[in-house]
Amino acid sequence: MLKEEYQLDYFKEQGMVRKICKACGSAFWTRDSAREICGDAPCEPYNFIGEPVFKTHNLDTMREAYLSFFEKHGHTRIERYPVAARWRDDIYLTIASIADFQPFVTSGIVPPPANPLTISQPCIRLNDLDSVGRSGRHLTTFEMMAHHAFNTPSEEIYWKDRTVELCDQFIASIGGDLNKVTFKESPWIGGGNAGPSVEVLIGGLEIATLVFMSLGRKKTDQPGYELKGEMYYPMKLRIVDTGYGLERLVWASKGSPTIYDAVFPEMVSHVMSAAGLSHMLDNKDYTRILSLNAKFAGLMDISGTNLFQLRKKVAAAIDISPEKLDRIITPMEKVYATVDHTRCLAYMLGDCIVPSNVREGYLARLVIRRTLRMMTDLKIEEPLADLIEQQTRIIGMKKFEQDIAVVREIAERETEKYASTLERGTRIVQKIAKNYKAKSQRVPLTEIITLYDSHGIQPEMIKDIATREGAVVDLPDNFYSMVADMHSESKKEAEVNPTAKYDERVQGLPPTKKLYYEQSSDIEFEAVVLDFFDGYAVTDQTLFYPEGGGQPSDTGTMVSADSMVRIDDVIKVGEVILHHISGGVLQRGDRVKGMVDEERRWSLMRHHTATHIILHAAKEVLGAHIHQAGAQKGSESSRMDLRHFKHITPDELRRIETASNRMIMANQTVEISTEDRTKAEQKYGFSLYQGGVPPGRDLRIVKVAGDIEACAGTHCQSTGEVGVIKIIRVEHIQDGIERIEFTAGIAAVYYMQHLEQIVTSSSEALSVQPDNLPATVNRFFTEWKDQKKEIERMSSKVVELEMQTLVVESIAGIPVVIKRIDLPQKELAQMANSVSEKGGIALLAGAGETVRVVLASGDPRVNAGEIIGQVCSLLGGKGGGKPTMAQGGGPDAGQIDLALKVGRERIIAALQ
RNA sequence: GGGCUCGUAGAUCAGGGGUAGAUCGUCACGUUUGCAACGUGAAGGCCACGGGUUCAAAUCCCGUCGAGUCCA
Repeated sequence: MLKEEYQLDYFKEQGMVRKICKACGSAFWTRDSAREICGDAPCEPYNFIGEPVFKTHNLDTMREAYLSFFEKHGHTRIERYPVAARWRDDIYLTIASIADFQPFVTSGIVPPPANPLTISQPCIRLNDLDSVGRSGRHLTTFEMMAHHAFNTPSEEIYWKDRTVELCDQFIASIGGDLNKVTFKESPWIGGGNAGPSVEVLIGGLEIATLVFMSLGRKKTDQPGYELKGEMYYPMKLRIVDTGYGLERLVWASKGSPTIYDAVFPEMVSHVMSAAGLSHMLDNKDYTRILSLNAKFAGLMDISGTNLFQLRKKVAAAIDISPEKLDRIITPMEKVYATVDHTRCLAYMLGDCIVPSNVREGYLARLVIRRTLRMMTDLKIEEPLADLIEQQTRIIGMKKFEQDIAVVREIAERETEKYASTLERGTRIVQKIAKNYKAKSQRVPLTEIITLYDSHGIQPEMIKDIATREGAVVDLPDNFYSMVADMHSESKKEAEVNPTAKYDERVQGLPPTKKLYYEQSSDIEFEAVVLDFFDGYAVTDQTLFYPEGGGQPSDTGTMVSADSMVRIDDVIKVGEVILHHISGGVLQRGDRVKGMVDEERRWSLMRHHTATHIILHAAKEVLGAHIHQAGAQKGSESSRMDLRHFKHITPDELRRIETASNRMIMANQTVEISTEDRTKAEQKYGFSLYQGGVPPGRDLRIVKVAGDIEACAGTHCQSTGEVGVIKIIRVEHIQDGIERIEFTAGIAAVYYMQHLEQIVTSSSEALSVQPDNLPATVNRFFTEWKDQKKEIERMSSKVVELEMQTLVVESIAGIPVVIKRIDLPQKELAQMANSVSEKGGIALLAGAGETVRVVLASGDPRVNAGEIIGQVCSLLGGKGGGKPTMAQGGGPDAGQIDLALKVGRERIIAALQ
């Protein structure tokens, strides 16, 4: 990035100078003319530890100090967003304050909720999971405090100078010495945007980053810059994107050995005593070790094998062995990580993430299991649910949507689930270890990868268990990256937007007037064709609903003066609606009359309104945490996926169905209004966004029987118009996601008639009343099983009787039976076996639809498997088996005598 | 969204083309005042479901359903 970008008037007015760091070569600005290094790690150590650089604050006072400072300076305070980024489909968790405003605000489509604004946004980042607890500074969850200004060509709020000035003033307001502050030039690139940026450093710690987002990948008429091999161009919208680490500011204000001691002291001491480590709290030696550890860790990347290097350095500094240090410090690190992780879980579960094995639910489970493992290592008996509840109380119960009782239940269920996974895993590992031990082989790496990948057993645990079983396991250091490599092979390319090719064409067209909103019960309209291309007609207005929000498009016809065409698909590109036509052409300027297929439209509307009703009913029955995870409306039936942490029982399903139909019968008006996005979010919360996040300054708010959603679909005018809702089934799509399939309106009536048909025809087949069907089917099944047993008993009787009539001849002193007995193969095998068990040989053949042959041999000289082949080939078939027992058959019943004769010869030959 | 593993007796699992098994639990009988323990025996299986390959499928192949797990 250009050097000129950082030549701020503010720096110069303040008498600051630009210097080049002696250690790393980066440029930075400082008031201290004697300073030679940039102030960032690893150039400068954490010298704020033991020497706080701000007045003492805790999380709450520091947050308040920040937000009120910016409020005083013209910013509007915005409530935090959930940690689950439900308004985005590209990330699962909120990773930065600016993420709240992506993509619509940052791309200029939607104005910001306020401008300028300030917010303290809890963020979750799991990419440094391994370092949490170890480095003294890493957290999974942190609050990014920010002030954002969105500058447009028509409205300039403020830019670089003011941003840096505000930063300076804020630091001063919490007691920071501005002479110790440095601003390091650090160009920023991320998520398709770029811009100049400065890191704000004090005491060796980066406390804030001030990013001036001004470049984007989209080509504009201004000259571009090449950054890391990609071209970036100046954007119309220039965004002040700042990020102040709340926890870091608190840490720097306390100067404690680790960030954990600074930001959640109550939980640290609580978890320490739960782990029986309370004696370490006030021990000066431990404090010293931890301070040193954090200082050294601040200077290096401690991921992977570097951990040992860290241990060596700290050990050398306090003159003990690295192993001893490891014994002292490892439990402490686990305590810190447990505290951090439980706070992370309080946010995740409190913001209604349901643990599962997909998407953000998987991330929640990952953190839960990591925490449980550490708690086991620390021998903490207190349930995970208790720790999460305490964290929730510390943060503030009211800050979360999810009921604490549900959070607890989820934590308890997950704890149980993990315990049974471990148990199952242990058994599998023991079995495998025994196998390899018996073969005196090492357990191969492929087995370990399978165990981890398919059964979720940690490699360290595999090694432990296998070693106890006496097997040898080699575990490579780069195990996880090997697994990752295996997965990366099967990556697919992102799909391209299919309507992108029409973007340019529709740019010159006015937005289509959406009659389907104003007159949703009308089916006829008149319009003028504005454009016609590629099979698509664009009109000035339309009643045809385009596909969107899980609702398929309308179909119908359009008639012009000299043509009648079928509308088979309708799509929306931006604000322009494209009708795909077949069976003719339209011309620009044609006056057309459009007709929507009435039954289909009504069916879709009923299903759509029904979706909202069922969602609301499900919330009533299952709890406030119910969120829609996806939906697909159809004209026959529809489905809706719900996030829920356990199976929906048949009883719950019936209750949802009943409640839904009661809402229909209440016949409430469906209220639809357009409301300001920000106000609507504040009024109704983010549960507005059930089916994705619509763009635009305003939201179309649909209220159906107490359910309030931002929704662009067509709806009935009152709940009564839905008619009836019949739930077809509930499916368990994925752990944490239940799919409800249902039908509404006339389709529901058809469906119920269909069910009745099934019952009627079944009861007719059994000649019973429908009411008696379950009992009768049950009785038949039981009788069928009993009769099967009876047949078995009788056939063993038959075998017994036949055995008595068997003529046993003696060939070379061996009892041999060769006979045709027309019984099924199973009985023949039983008989033959009882002969061979006594050391004899039996060759039995029986004719049914085909000929079945069994040869059992109790004498090693006679190989049943070999002889049977020849016998069966005479019958026109094949056969085979083991040397002691062989079976086969063939179609040619006329050859049985010959086959038995040849078999006899072969047996005699073998015995002599 | 993609990948992998697994569905066999009430439970936990062996078997992996050729007679469906083990352990625990259950029941009966025996020893015992009773319990526990032990001994003897028995009951208990649509080998998840539906197709296919084969002389023959619990076993191999395809699909469906269910469970588990890793990754984005």
